[in-house]
Amino acid sequence: MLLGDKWTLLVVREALYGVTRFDAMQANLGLPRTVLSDRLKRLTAAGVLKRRPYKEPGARARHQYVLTPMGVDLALPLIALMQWGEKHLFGDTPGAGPAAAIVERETGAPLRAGLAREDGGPVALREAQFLINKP
Amino acid sequence: MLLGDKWTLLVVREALYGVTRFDAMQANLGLPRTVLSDRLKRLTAAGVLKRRPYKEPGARARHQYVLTPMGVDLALPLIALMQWGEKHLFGDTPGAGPAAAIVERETGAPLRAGLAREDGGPVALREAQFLINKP
DNA sequence: ACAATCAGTTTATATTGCGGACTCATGGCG
DNA sequence: CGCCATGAGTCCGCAATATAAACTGATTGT
Repeated sequence: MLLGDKWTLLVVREALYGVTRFDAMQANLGLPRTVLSDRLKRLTAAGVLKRRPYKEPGARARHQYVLTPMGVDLALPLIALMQWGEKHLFGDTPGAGPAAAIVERETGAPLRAGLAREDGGPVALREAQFLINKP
Repeated sequence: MLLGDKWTLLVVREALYGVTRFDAMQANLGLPRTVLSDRLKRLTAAGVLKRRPYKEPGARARHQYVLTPMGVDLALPLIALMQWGEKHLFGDTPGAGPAAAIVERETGAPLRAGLAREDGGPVALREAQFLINKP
């Protein structure tokens, strides 16, 4: 169960925000270092993150965790979850408005997660239906 | 942290599939009854589920757990997650194809989660950007 | 040479998850 | 009427995870 715990998705979110270093993630999320270490290992093993050494000039060699294409694709579920929380919880941590807005890069237009047909036509959630496969 | 554990989202998924009774959920998910009991309590307290008595004719009174509008809105993040898993994991539990397809109710056309501008125009994930609010 | 920074690991304790047995009310059946 | 089955939980003891805090170890600017 890859994503089934408190921290894993938050770690991915940090990576999406552009945070790539161990200590920065630990400081932002406030999670135990043991747990962060473990989650990064799992995510790397699963192919969501890639561990890369890099060296800024005039600093010692580090390594950073960057999202693979698979990891980048997690942005969509995450955005959907964040927008759900924005709409419905908004009392989660008091004083906190939305943590981040999603916009189109070129135009700055706000974006929302939703359903669409394959031709791109938008479809409301009420029009959708699950077809369950029972083997 | 409402959704941060292994089972909560799966319970919501069961509810979306139309499973509303305690024992059915327990049988489908195979989770300990203590944990299911706890998760249902939390979800009910949070307003995602509503606990309702009902009586089928010729059976004794039961109660069922039905999604509130807030809970129904969780379908979107869930669909996004399921489609992510379909695309990228597909070796999770071997022998298991996609658990469910999402289709438009009227036409049966397959649907996908994605991003859209407010006018409904679809936008690729690559064109999206986070705007982070730092207070 | 020294203190600082980063990226972890170690250790000890607290919390949570787990499977299995138990309870308790209700309804069907002989 | 007495008895078994079912649904919906609760109780219990053990195993697995999470947590906080301290420790290691490499590197590096001063």
